[in-house]
Amino acid sequence: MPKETFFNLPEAKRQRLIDLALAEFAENDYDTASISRLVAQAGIAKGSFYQYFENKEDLYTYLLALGAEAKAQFLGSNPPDPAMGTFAYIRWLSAAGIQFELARPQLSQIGYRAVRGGALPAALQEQARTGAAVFFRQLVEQGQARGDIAPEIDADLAAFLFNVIFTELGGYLLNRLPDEVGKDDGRSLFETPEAARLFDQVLHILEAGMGTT
Amino acid sequence: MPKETFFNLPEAKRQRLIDLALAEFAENDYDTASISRLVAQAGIAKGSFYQYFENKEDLYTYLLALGAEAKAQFLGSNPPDPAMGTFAYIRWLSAAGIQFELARPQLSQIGYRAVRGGALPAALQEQARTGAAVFFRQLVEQGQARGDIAPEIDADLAAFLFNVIFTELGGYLLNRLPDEVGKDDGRSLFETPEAARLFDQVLHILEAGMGTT
Amino acid sequence: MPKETFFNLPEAKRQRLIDLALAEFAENDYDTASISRLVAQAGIAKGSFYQYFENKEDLYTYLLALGAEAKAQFLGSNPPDPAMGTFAYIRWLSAAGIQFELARPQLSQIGYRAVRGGALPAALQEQARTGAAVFFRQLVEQGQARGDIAPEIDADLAAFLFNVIFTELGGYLLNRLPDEVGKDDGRSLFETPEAARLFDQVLHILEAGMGTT
Amino acid sequence: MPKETFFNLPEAKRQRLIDLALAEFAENDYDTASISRLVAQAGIAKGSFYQYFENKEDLYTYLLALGAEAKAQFLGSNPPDPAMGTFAYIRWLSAAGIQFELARPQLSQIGYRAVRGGALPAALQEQARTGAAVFFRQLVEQGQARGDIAPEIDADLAAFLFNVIFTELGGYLLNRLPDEVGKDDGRSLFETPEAARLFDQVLHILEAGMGTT
DNA sequence: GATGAATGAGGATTCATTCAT
DNA sequence: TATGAATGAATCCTCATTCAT
Repeated sequence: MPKETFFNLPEAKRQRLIDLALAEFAENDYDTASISRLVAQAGIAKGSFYQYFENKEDLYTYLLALGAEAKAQFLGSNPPDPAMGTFAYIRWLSAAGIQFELARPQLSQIGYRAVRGGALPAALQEQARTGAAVFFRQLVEQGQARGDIAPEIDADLAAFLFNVIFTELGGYLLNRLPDEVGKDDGRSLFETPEAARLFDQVLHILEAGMGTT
Repeated sequence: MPKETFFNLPEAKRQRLIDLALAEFAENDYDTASISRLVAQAGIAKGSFYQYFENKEDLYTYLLALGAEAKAQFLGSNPPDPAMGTFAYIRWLSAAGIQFELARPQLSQIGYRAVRGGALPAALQEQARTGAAVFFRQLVEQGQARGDIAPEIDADLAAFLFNVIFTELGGYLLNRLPDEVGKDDGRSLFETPEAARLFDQVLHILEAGMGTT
Repeated sequence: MPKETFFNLPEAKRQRLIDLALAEFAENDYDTASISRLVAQAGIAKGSFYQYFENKEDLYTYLLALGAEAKAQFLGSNPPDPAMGTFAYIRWLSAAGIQFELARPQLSQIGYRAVRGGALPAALQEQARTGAAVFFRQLVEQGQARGDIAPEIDADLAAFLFNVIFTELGGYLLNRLPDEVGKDDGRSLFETPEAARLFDQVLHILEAGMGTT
Repeated sequence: MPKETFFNLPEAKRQRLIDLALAEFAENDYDTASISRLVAQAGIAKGSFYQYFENKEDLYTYLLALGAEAKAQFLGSNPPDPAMGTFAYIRWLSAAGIQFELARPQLSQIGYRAVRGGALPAALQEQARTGAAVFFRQLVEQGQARGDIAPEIDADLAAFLFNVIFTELGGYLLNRLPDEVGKDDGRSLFETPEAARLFDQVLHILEAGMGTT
């Protein structure tokens, strides 16, 4: 956790620091990201950094937490109709996730790195990985309770599939359809028929494969 | 490519060096892996390393090539009945891939890093990534030609799904069933009913989702 | 340019560092000069050096600039009668240059290396070389305009001769008359009749060879 | 001196080695020239080098000696009319020297470096420098004995002037008139009127400055 | 006579972290 | 609270030279 001194900082300075740190850790993995570069860009003293944060890892975990929080807020601010079916919900969730990725690419990238795991403080990786897994696990179990997902499907396995597919799908679509995404407006991705078609196809495959009908 | 001097080394020493290098690059990503650490462990002089290899990248690409070759040999030594259907083939292929991962975990880990990859010599990453993608793409197209995969499925998208699932599935199973895998004998994984069950379930999901029936 | 940290150093320490660096680069050419040796002699940490200077080249260019500035100041502090003829001016200029060489042998030596130069950061060499050439060229053209130098003399060629002769003359005299130079007082060289005689002879040769009478 | 083993080498191999060494030491100064690079290019074993030569310095001094011998032979093979005057002789000599520089640029470059002196084994530099100085000294004294050079001229100083001018003049002309020199045929330089004009002007300046008339 | 593997000190540079001011 | 100088281990890599085969 950042020290008190960090939160006592003037809002503007604190935000600026966060933005620069996000940029640094989004472009480099944990080892390659450099505190030296960061403070140089921020124009603050080396020592000041260590008055805000315990160390490099402290900053990193803070950024991860920020990302998780931002994503939760992003998803929570525009919640779907609670009555929708499991696959419709997953569709909404994934679309929202991808839009988050487009809206806050740095936060996404850092979270992605944490999961995919280059070199980083062992403990963190485990933690980052489990969050999403647990969530999808619950989702699948609810789906089975509702009768949307066949009961003989192994819930943990299905959660793994959802997790891995939707973790990578955003990047895949971005890569395949680079021209259909306006840099400034992440929303546009799903307004293109091609992206929507591909995305829906994945859902249909999973639904046909796991569903009860 | 390693220099001649490397291949002129006594078999035992050369193998020892390879093993230590595999360990180093399996545990660390490219940037974090340390030549200094390697030579210290190997008990050779720093300069000696540079008589065997051009530089760090040279060693790294060599290890990657070793991995590719070992995997090709592994798969080629036990080829399936060529008449089998697409999903049966994918099943065989993935099972073999996972067994390779269990038999040669370090080689697999290095290859995995190259694809998922944190910081590494740029050019290499692209190369590592495309190989599997192209392969799966062809597989899907053949499957559609044979009538195993529904023609309306987007071939590239399906290839993406296969690729991402089977890249991660080995690690997932290993994680979930650690006790069922004897370190010395990778073959054991698929001889446990639990692993086979999970693996088949994934296949059935995909087949039901993409198939023509 | 050295970093701010360098200029914030206590005067004594900064000067000590400069002196040691001058010694290192005066005795060795760019490639051979060693930052490691420098910091060892200075008794500072390796890392500290890189908090003062960007890199080796940064230090080197700084020393060159110091030399240029010192020489300019040296010449400017005792300017000649502006009405004097071209050869008299050259005499004054060269004498002053040689005295500078005697007063600040390390600075001179570094500048000399930059012009004569073995291996050094390429860009710098060109730059160092042209400065003097341009200056002498102007001098010759002015001399021709004043009627001091015969108009049929090729100006560029004459500039080359002045340049090469006066670049080397100081070293020659120093070598030939080592005992007449007190280390502490560069001024002494031209107060010895022998040095003055030799120096004037060179001037007379050039004047008789290029002059208009 | 190279060891016997070197002279026992098959002519072709020995010559090849010399050529590559010349290239290495012509392009790099003493410190930067690399024995490692040399043996790699030559395709011989590192150890073999040390059976031919005592060490790096041994090779270097040998190359210098080769250069001196080659130049002597070059000059001696086409001697001028012994009755010509001192300045005519110097003209011939310098022209021949420049032509040698064009014909054997590597040998010249190595000799030039030795005189101009980047970092190289102290003892050698002195030696390289004195050779030419002594020669020009004798030339000047003979010139004075013949009445070609004014007796009041300091012989050693005049020798210095000749030496420094003609050491640098070749490079200057080459630089100024790059298009007039065919790479394959050094002779062409003095067949261009412009080069001859400049060269003669230098001579006339020196003759007018030092002569007896 | 030839080989070429082994050596290890040395090169420049970057880094996260500490601590006195 | 903020500073920023100091640290020194760590990085990859090159070098001339030796010596057992």
